[in-house]
Formats: sequence, structure tokens, C-alpha cells
Amino acid sequence: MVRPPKTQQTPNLRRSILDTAWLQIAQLGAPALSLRGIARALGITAPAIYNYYPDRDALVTALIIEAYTSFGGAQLAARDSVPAEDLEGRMVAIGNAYRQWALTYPERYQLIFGTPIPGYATPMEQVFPAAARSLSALVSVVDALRLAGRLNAPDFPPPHPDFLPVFEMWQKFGDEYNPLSLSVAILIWTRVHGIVSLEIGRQIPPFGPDGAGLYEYEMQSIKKQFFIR
Amino acid sequence: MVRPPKTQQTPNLRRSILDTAWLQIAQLGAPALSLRGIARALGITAPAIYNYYPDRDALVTALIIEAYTSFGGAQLAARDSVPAEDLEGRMVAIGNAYRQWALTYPERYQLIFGTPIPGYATPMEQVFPAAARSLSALVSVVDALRLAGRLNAPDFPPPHPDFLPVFEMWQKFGDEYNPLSLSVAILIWTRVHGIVSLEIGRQIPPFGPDGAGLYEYEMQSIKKQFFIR
DNA sequence: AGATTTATATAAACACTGTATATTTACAAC
DNA sequence: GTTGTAAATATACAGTGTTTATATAAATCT
Repeated sequence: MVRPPKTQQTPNLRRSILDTAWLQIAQLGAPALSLRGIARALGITAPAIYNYYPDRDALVTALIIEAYTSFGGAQLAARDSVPAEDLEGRMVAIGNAYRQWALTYPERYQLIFGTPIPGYATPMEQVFPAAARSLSALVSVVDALRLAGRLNAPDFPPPHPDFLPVFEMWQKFGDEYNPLSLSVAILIWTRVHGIVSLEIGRQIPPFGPDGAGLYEYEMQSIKKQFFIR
Repeated sequence: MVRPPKTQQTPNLRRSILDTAWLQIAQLGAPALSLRGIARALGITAPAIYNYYPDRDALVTALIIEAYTSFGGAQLAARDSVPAEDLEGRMVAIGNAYRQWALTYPERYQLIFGTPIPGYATPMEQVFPAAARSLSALVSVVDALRLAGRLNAPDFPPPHPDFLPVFEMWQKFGDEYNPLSLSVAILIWTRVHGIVSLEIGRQIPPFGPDGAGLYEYEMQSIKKQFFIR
């Protein structure tokens, strides 16, 4: 039986491959992702996957885009759960959602921001839209702060001249684009990423009774530094 | 010829294995590390390595300890290059050495702080001494700041009660141990790590004419936040 | 010196991995 | 009803870490 009749085939195999990949990643971690393992779980042979993804890296890229989409959705939902006038509240909501998503899906977080897949290099031109969207929630709040004259970021360093084209690419993703706001958002991002990445990598111990103490302290520091009240 | 005479053997094979591993990591990245590849480069067979390291993970652990030792040495040397009275100068020196080491050895940095080896989990009980030493440079400066009454860290969150034993383990590594100083050092570490890890992962663009703009801005912010002058 | 033990390598094999190629067959269109 | 295409399998190749058995150089003991 070289090709099973359609009744015995997995419907929506393209979708099922991704679902099974997520299952494997959640259970065994991203580095253990294996085409043959996915095929085994689906009851098909490994080369069948090549009908839907040209190679393993293409599958990983699809997974990364899905992860970014989920992550960005959580970020935007958190922002929009607070009235637009309450910029402090929006910032805190985004920050909490950031850590919460990472703790809920640590493997997805490492898939996006780490380098857990051997030999894989993210094709940024494909991933950029989803990645930019996920940062746009924070950018929009920083920019609202700036427009309200409440952004405290004196002498902020400009991006390297070579990267002005990349900065300009951002204009495609919302008209709230502003170089300073984007730059400040990137810096804030490095700060939450620093804590969260070490936290899920179990390289720093938890702080406070519920483990969030250090993160909350850092969010307060970020607000104090950048918000003019 | 099942065993070649000693004149044809690689002298100090244990050491040569590590050296060759570093070569491979520098050239192809940590995830591409392969026992067979090392053996090939050394002109031996792969199972010969098992006479010196019980499995691949043991070799990786040895590499991580070496990387931490190199990293910690750079941190301590940077601290000691500035007079003990100049705490600001020491902090800046440590911070610059941190980024410089990471940019010089990005694969080693990811080997230590990332998760680039599929299926590998760091055995902390083995790595702890080398890891603690590498943070001790920063801890000692923060503690000197505290002892001078110049540390500004009000309401800093305490470590989670479950991790008090880990905090107490630090007492073995220098008598300058203090829970608050260690905690603040950890937070400062998350901030430099946040920038540096995203920088070497090419996930943020460089800032300023030489690419260090964002990092220098962040070091200034750290000083402003924690130093009482 | 000769026998014995130990250390250190190779050889061969196993179970994996991603991937390329050829083959087979179900299904759709003319 | 024939033809063409799409989607799967079968097979194979080169790579990986690791295990086992085996051979021999070197060290030790008598």
C-alpha cells in the first residue's frame, strides 16, 4: 500500500504536522524536535512531510511564526485590556503578559528568542511581520507616552546608520512609528527579556513569595526611569 | 593496527579533545559540536573519546566550566584594573568586559547562558563554583557600595524562601557575601545579559556609531539607579 | 627476561537523525 | 476510459551518539 485511500489519511495534514510538532516541543523541548518523531506520532512516514514543508528548517520557521503570532496576540490583548488613557496601566499589563506568556510556553519562548535548534538560522525576512507585531504593543504605548510629552529618555543613542533601512521598515507596521519610541521600546524589551530568559532557563532563583518579586521590581524601575508623571 | 604505538598517538589527548572542540564551536557554532567531528579532526576514532569523557554531555560540561573560568577571569581582571576606591570605575570596567567577552566569544556565551546543545541540561552542582566566581566580581563591587552606604536599592525583593540554601552556598565563595548585594548583582546581571544576548543573537540592531550606544546608555542608567553619589 | 595485567586504542554494529530518489497508487479531469 | 497529477510509501545514503568486543602497546609483577 503505497498511498492509503483518502479515508485513511489524516485530514488537514499540514495543520496536523504543526500541532504534533507543538506537542513534541512541549513534551521534549524544542531541540528534540524531529521530523521522524512527528511522522511516527501521526502514523505516516517522514518523507511525507516534505510534501508540505521543503525541509526541517521551513517547518521550524512556520512554528516560529505561529509562536510570534500567539505571543503578539497576548501582548496586544493585554494592552487593550486597559483604557488608552492609562499608559502606566497599559505598560504594566503588557509587562505582566510578557512574563506570563513566557512562563506558560517556555519552549516557545526559547524557540523564538533562543537558538535551540541545531543549525537553524531564523530567516528574518519571513519572520519580521509577526515579530514586529509582537513588539508593536510596547512601541505603541511608548509612543503614546512620547506624544503626551511624558517620555523621559534624554540623550538616547540613535540606531547605527547602517540599520536605518530596518528602522524604516517599521513604518509598514502601524503609523505610530517613531525612531525614539522604537529605540526605547527595544531597550525596555532587553530588560524584561533579560529577567525572563534567565528565569525560564533556571539560571536565577525566584524572588518574593510568588517568584515574581524581581520582575515586579524591574517593572517599577522601568516606569520610574521612563515615565514623567 | 588496533592500537597505534605511543609515538603515533596524540599527546595529551584529553586536552586536545577540548581544544579541538573549541575550534569546532568557533567555526561551526556550539550546536554543530560532534564527537565524530572532533575525532575526525584529531585523526582518531569516535569511541576513543569515551576513554576521557563518559559521554558527550560530560564533554560539554567540561567546556562550560572552561568557558566560565575564562569569563570569570576576564571579569575579575577588569575589576582589578581599577583602584578599589573607584567603585563607579570598577562597575564600568566590569560591564565593558562583560560585553567585550561576549562579543569576542559569542558561541561560548551562548554555550553558557543559552541552550544550544540539544538534549543537554547543565549539571549545576558541577558548574556552580565556576559560575559563582564569574558573578563574584560584580557582587563584590555592589557589596563594597553597600558597605560604603552608597547602595540605593529600597524595598528590594527577598529571594524566595525555598532558595535560601542556594543563597547560603554563596558563603563558600568569598566572605563579601551579603543577600542584598547578591540580589542586586543578579538584577544588574539580567540587564546586561538582556542586551548582550539579544545583540549577539542579532535580534536587535546596533546603536550609536560603534554599536555600543544602547549598552553604554544602559550602564549609565544602572549607575544612576543604584549608586548614591 | 618472561608472564601478566592494565590502559588505550580500533572495529563493528545499533538505533537514531534529515533528506533525496524512485515508485506506486488514489483521485480528478478530459 | 485514459491520462495526468498529487500524495503517499519504499528504499537508500550519510550523518549522529553510543555500546560491545577485540587487539595491542605499555606498565607491572615475579
